[in-house]
Amino acid sequence: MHDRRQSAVPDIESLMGQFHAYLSKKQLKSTRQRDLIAQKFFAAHGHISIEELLNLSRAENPRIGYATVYRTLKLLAECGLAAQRRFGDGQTMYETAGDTEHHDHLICIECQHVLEFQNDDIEHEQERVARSFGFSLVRHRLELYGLCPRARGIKGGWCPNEEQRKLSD
Amino acid sequence: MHDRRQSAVPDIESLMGQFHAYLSKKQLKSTRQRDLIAQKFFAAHGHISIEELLNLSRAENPRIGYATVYRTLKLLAECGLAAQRRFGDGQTMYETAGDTEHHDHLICIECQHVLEFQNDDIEHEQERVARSFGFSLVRHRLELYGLCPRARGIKGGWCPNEEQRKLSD
DNA sequence: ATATATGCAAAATGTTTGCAGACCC
DNA sequence: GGGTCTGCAAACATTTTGCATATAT
Repeated sequence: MHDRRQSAVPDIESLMGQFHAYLSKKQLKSTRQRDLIAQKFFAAHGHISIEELLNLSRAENPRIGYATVYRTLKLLAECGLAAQRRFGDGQTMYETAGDTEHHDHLICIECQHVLEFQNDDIEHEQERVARSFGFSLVRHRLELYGLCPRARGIKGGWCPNEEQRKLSD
Repeated sequence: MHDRRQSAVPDIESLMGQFHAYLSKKQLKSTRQRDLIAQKFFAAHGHISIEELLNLSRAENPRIGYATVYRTLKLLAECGLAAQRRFGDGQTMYETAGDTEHHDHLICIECQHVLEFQNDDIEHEQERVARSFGFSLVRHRLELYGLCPRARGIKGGWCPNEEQRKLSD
């Protein structure tokens, strides 16, 4: 198994580059707003809701509107840099996608934070299941919900919530 | 691996019983509308959207309103007999839940239909992943998206869409 | 009898769209 | 300069709520 906790931090410059490449290929324009929103999105490591993204963006440019965030996120999704996700029952979330390898999610139902992991055994088994039904597998989604060490009451237990903040900021 | 295609058909009587038990425990009332909606929901084997459920119910009682369907489904969710799910980007779906064993989903991205399966290897591996992060696993969600044999262009290929109709009706 | 449920319509959410003016190439 | 973008507000879609009437216990 492969723990991606430490690796992450995908190169924002490179992601912005991909975004700009897509825009110019489609003869669309780079604007202050799009850049700002994309930056904030990538900097959030891609687990973010429209509203959070709007607020982060407005911190730097208060005149940003909802529509622009929606439209920019749609562009990011079109070029494979963002993917819409709907965890649990909450709001629609977006995450970075398409960059490198696939990952699944491990979510603490107490502190709400999301960890990524990758496990080849599971991936292989998924292939086998699909094949056994005659399907060809295109993509999948796996989310594990549970309690992190701290939430389980382990003294000094590690909590992804805090851990992620340390890594992100 | 365990193919649940044939098994399913959870006993509708028993599910209705559980529902009624919950209602009376909570001093809520059994009504024609609630019973009708619950019946239709259980009979659909629990993969259904609000709108479909409304239409099925209206076929028998045209005066059923949206609100009643929403409210009934909320009750069913409260007592663990229904669970809200949001596959892909489509509509919010509801499914039966809490009855017996857990299952995952295999979804054809062409014909849109949903197959259930259960695979112990994957379940065990999920446990291991969670434990390796210090988590205790509470629940999970696994969805495989792919192409069914027919969608893949295999002549005479089996299509879950048709298959499920055969089994359900 | 009375507390709860229904059905309607209005309200609240979340997301998309149309348009006049602003901006990028 | 001309086509694209933005921000606003209005339009939509979906889900929830308030209320007068109907119904179950």
